[in-house]
Amino acid sequence: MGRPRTPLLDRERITTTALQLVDEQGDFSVPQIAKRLGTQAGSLYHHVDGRDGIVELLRERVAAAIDPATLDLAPWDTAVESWARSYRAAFAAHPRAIPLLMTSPVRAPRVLEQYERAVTVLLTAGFAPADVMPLLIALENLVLGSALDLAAPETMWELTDRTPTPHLAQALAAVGDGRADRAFEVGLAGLMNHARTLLLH
Amino acid sequence: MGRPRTPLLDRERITTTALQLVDEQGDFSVPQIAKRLGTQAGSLYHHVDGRDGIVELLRERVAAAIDPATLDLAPWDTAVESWARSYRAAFAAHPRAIPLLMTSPVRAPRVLEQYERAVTVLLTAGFAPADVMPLLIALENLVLGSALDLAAPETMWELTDRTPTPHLAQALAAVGDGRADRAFEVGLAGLMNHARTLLLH
DNA sequence: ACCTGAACACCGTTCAAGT
DNA sequence: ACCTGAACACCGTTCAAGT
Repeated sequence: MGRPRTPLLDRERITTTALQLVDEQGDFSVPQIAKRLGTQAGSLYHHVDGRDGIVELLRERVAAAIDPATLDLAPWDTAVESWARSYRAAFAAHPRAIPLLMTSPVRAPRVLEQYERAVTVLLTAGFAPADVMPLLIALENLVLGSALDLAAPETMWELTDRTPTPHLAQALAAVGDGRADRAFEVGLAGLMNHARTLLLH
Repeated sequence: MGRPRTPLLDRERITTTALQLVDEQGDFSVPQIAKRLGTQAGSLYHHVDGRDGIVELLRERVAAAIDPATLDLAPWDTAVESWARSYRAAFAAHPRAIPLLMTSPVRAPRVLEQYERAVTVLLTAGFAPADVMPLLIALENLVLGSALDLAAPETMWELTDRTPTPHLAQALAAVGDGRADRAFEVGLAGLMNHARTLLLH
């Protein structure tokens, strides 16, 4: 009881454990983290801003794998494309975290910084301010959607015999692993082409 | 106590109440529904397949507003585009339900039927079976992502003074209300181009 | 400062008992 | 068949008490 000589918990270990649980179960709970770290649930609140705070730590941890140097590349479309690929790779490593992160507002400073830089790249390239966010949001949707699809295609559709859906079943069966990658690449190319068109008014 | 002469509950009223709660709070719970309908939480389980079953009822209710006639239009890209717009309008009417629906597999028969028809349209248009699901999933992500953004823009980015993001703030301010619409149009245009490219091999 | 242990108000779900 | 009321194993969060 009382305060231990050396702290049992820290944000680093809480984040790691939470991510572990998410990778395994698709979700986490505060008591589950506490149990794995050999402490009480209440103890977590000395280190972390509640459950939402842990979600933000997860966002930072996952997004940390995005290569920031991609946004320094030239020209702008190379930068954005490279960034999108790095972004996708980072989230594809933890696909089960994506639903968790998509449903809460981005607060994590390091992630906001990434977006700030991406916006800057697009503004510098000459995009109208009003065109920037639509592009980035569309890109984000493509990235997260395909990262999710990459690792968990079968969990999105639950076909039953009660509802005959032969074509849907066929289409689902026909999708292979490499197809998701190719769909992403071509989809990205389409979006980039559209972006280049916008730049010419 | 015991069985009432006329049932207190039915799936219709449970769904309506759940959707009401979601529109108000962004979420629902079984006890909350029970309370509004003047019954016990356990009673719901006589009508509904648990919480997940209620989520599926919500999916059916919201998706019922999608105009099925859009998929009869020609050519195929007009059909798909119209369907996407109708799809988006349906979910934009209940944006707070979207996070709930995005994180659970589609089981609802009437919704599966819609996808079956969409798949059929694409197969008939000449798409390779392996190309169909990536397209539809990308479309779904675009639709749901932008429908969510449409009504809850401020909940996706929480800018603080602690993290200076002047360009991000500028870009956000520049789009204004039309931002979600433009993100949708940009993404849809890119996706349809992508699709037309696929059709030419 | 940091942890325990207990508490609080909530969950989702099950089930005997009643009519 | 359909509801009640109680139970169970869980949540997230707070907080006095200890060191």
